[in-house]
Amino acid sequence: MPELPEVETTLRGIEPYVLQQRVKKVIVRQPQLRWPIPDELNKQLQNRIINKISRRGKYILLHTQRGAAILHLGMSGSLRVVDALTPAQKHDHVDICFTQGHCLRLRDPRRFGALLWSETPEQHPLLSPLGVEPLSAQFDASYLHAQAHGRKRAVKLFLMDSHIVVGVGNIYANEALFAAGIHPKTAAGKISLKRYETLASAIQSILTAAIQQGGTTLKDFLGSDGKPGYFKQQLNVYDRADAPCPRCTSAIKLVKLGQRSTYFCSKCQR
DNA sequence: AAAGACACCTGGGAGC
DNA sequence: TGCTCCCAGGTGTCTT
Repeated sequence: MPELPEVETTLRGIEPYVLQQRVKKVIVRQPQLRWPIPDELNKQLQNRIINKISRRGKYILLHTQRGAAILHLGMSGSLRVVDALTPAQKHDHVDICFTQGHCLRLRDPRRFGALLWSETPEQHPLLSPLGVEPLSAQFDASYLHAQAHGRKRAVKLFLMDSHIVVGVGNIYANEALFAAGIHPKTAAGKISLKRYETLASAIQSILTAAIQQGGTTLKDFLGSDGKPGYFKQQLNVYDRADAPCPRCTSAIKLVKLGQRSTYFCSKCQR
C-alpha cells in the first residue's frame, strides 16, 4: 500500500498527536503481523514519552529515551489517531494509548506490516542494510550509476531494491521511468550517467510532488486525518494499461517484472 | 555475488 | 447471489 510519500504523509499527520505524549498502555489485539509483535513492547513503551518520530525508508520510528518502536505498514497498513473509546473495527490490531485519552491505532488487513522494538534501532537488522534516502543529498546520478555498475537486472527492479534506494515502490518506479523516458527492462548497468541524471531528478520531483499532494490513494489509503491522497490524478502510466500515453497517445503496455505489474510506453521509453 | 521465485494474508472485483 | 480466480501500494528468505 504505502510507498515513501504515503508513509511520509502518515508520519506528518500523526506527529502532532504523538510527539511528547506519554504512553499509557499498548493494546495488542492481533500480534501476528509479518513477525509477531514482541511481548516486551508494552513494557518498553508504558509510561514512556515519545520524544521523537522519524522515518527510514518506509519504516516509521517512535523513539523514547531508550529505544524505539519500529513500525512498517506493509501493503495495507494505516495509522489513525482516534479517541481511545472509539470501538476497534476488524483489522484494528494495535492501539498505542496515551495518557491524554487518544491513541494511535494500527489497521492492517493483510498483516504484512510489522511492529517491533529495538533499543538501538539504527542497528536493527531490518534497518541497517537499507540504501540511501531518495530525497537526501547522497542520492544522485553518480550514486545510481556506481551502484548499477555491472548489474544486469532490469532498472525497475534495481530502483525498487531497498538496499540501493529506499521508498521507491511499484507506483513511483513506473512513473519515474516514464518521466525519464527509460524502458523498465533496461539492464541497470548499461544506463549512462547522463540518463541517471534524468532518472534521479525524476524520482525526486515525483516523490516530492506526491508528498505535497498527500500521497496516492488507489483504493484504501487514507492519511491519518482520514483524507485520501490526491496524487493518483497525476499518474501517467500506473494502472493505465491500454490507455493512451499522455505524451504520444500510443497504448500503455503492461508486463510483469519480478511478479509486479509494470506499465510503460514503448514509444516514449527506450 | 546477484538474480529470481516464493512466502506471508485478506479483500475486492471480474467472470461465470 | 454466490462461487472461483486473479490481483493488489512490500520485502525478507530461500533457491538457483
